[in-house]
Amino acid sequence: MPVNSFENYPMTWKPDRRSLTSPLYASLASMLEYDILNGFLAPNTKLPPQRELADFLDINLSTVTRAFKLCEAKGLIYAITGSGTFVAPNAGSEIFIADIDTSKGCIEMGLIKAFDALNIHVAEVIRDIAEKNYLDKLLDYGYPIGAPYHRMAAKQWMARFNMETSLDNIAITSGGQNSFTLVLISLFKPGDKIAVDAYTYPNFIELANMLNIQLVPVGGDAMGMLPQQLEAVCRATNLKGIYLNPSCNNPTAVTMPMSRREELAQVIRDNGLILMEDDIYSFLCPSDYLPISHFVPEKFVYMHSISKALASGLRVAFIAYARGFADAITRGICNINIKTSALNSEIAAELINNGAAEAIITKKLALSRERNQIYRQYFSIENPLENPLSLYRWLRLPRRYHPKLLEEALMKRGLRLFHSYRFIVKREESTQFVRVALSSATDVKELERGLIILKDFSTEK
Amino acid sequence: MPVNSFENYPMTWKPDRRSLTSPLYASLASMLEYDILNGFLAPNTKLPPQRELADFLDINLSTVTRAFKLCEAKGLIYAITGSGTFVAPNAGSEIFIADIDTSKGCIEMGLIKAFDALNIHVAEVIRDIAEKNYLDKLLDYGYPIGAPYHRMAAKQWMARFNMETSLDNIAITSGGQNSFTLVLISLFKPGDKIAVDAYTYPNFIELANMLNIQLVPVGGDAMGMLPQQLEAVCRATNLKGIYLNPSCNNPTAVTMPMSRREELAQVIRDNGLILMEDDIYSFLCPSDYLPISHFVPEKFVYMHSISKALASGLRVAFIAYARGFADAITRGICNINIKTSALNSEIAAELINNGAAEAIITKKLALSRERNQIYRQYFSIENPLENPLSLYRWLRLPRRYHPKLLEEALMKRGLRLFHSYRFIVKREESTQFVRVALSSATDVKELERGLIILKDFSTEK
DNA sequence: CGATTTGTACGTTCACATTTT
DNA sequence: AAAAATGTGAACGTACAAATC
Repeated sequence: MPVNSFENYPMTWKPDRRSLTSPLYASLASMLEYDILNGFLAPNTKLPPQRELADFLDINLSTVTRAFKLCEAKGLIYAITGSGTFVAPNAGSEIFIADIDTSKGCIEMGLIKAFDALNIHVAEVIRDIAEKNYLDKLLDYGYPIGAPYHRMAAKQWMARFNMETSLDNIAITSGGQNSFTLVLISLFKPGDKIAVDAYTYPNFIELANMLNIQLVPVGGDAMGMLPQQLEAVCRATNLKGIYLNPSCNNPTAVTMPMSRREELAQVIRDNGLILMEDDIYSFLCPSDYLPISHFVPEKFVYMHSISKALASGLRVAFIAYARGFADAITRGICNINIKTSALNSEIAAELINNGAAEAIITKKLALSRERNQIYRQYFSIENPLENPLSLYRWLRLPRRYHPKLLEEALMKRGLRLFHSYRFIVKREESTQFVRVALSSATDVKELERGLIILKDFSTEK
Repeated sequence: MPVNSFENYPMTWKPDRRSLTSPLYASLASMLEYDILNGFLAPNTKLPPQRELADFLDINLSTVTRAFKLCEAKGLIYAITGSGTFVAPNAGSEIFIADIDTSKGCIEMGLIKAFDALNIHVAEVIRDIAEKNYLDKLLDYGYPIGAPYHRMAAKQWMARFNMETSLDNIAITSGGQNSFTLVLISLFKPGDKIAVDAYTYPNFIELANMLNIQLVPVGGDAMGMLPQQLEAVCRATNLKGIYLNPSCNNPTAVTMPMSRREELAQVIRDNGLILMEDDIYSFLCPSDYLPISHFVPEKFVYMHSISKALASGLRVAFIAYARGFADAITRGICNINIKTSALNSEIAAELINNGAAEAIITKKLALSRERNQIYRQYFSIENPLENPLSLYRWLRLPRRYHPKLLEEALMKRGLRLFHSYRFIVKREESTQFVRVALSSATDVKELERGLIILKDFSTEK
């Protein structure tokens, strides 16, 4: 029997003790899940302390802990020792970003389309390849990690962005997201913890959730993640890896300076973390910057998607990795995908080899420069370390909104944008932002129309 | 202190109690892992009962259980209540099947290549498509689950194999293995249990292992999996799903008759299992057979790869699924892959629409018939329910061999073949087999040379 | 068929680390 | 700086269920 009666206590969650069935922990977890998913417990609500709940329900503390762990694994809640347990900021809402046709007739400033008009150059290369007499040879099961010739092109392309590795430590994957899946499945297991920026790419967050891999947010400053904070998190929890996106952080658009890269690398090495470096925006980075992987030669995976730089629809990415990961990654590729289509790899290789790739990124940089100039006519960029050529901007909102209602309100005005709640890893946010894609609007006029709508919206009231 | 001294007991595994460090369960698990991976504990060895070990080490029973669970999750051991705990038959060996270049100069009868010479027809279609003026439109982020036009072709193609669904419940994936990954991640979570045939496709076994999804083998007879045994397993353990491969089981080559399909479907429905039906070999099946999914309309995922029927290197598969799974699968596609390249989908759709697909499978059936005739000149097919057009045969070995040494011995004679140990899900095998791929040899002569080597090998001594 | 062996699942206890006050 | 609040993780004890004899 409980020692006290709690009927008058102000508990934020009072599960009905009579609906508890055996097993207790599972039934408690599903009650909590139900109440979160049905809105009885709002995001960021602080739940009663585990001991209090245990006492209230007249069950053991560990049983509550166990129930909470179940919900935490699903991303519904998060707990901080000493502070308490909270409902996750985006509990129950799908935060992933994809081109599902909800944006019909809208100006697209949510999803980042990297100047799709330039796909005509890729189409030309496809036509060239279609004429080759070895075409049918591209259609078999050979070379799971990619044909040597294709990996050679990958090597050359990554070297252009200062990532140098041997051919044996390079593989071709089916796009950036597929690289994440591959690495998370091959090098991590359910329950492992990975450090990430407090704001992180939503599809990475959701993927980790699906795989029961725990993300631990680490705070940052104008230069990106803070090494001291990473160090502190390492001491506190048993981290296995870290995910970083230094060339042009998604969503904050920060380009991490070299000094910060080296400091972080030091912490990563000291703590034996596996570095997952996402360098999809390397083409926006100054040409003398070195990837962080360069400083973590024993335990890095460098993921270089060509979706933004060259062509999204090809679904091809390159990865380079430390020697010690080669077997695990090869095995992962075979078990997840068997392989990436050699036809697509061939197109990517040809783009690189015949110079079209270089021409495409030159054009993209010019287009992005132009669109950023337009953006600055309406909004200012506060942090000088933000990438001036970024395909999107991270705009601080002047006041607080209900995240989903904000997105809906903008959609009603013909604009698709994503609110910062989608990018949050656990924790409550103090300031709110929207990510403003500049490269998705079909032309400059449309971009400008979108920016005007956004400006009007954010200044009114 | 332990009650007795165990120094003279005949225990198959006597871990050094002094090397136990805290946490006990983790240190015990890693000792066990070490001893298995380094060969001190041979496959199929029966480990001491958990209680005995606990007593011997003077620790709690549950601590041993926990250590064992860790190793079981890695696929190193398996436990049967009442019988004991055993080292897994393929503990520590990679069993996956992929075209890694170990087979140089060998006759390929291991990997199943489905008559790659016919890829010339696919190459033709690629040339046609390269001429289309909408080519660049195939290269963007749109339609994560596949463009309606491509899904329409998928629908039509699956309907040809008696799988009828609405367009909303069809998606395009990046090949058969990718479909497995997608479904396992989207509809299952680590720790879930899935029933499979006692012999199952190794890449499915390894993928499940990587995702910490537990496979539970179910026995069968000449017709395939036995409904009574499935029923028994359902009563014993809390199954979430079942994986079946009924058109031409890999590796047993059995085509499951309609009666058995309906009986199994009944058990699947009664127990609320999610059915994963792998119909990659539908083109080898009599045209009036219905997929099992037909009888499990509420909880099926029907996975139809075109790698074997049409072209392996395209990396395209279709999946059809129950209405209730649509959201989870869409979300999974976005988080695992973003999408499958529309270029590849377009090629697949065009193959189907212009009749080339039909022509290709007609040719493949003729080729397979011819090669099966040759096979029967050397070996007999014991079970009349084995598919007469199968691309591979399941050949019982006259005596027992060391599995890996057998594969090596055959390789030395210029033949790559896979021994049945790769296909075993837990449990020890009584009889041994090899899977003999008929469709991979470059021509009939080569096939015949391979069969002669195999015949000589299996009759000698 | 009943007793024994063996693995499984759940809830409990307790020492500890971090955060907050 | 000490005390209190709060979550974490390991190990334990017990009831139970399946397989074997």
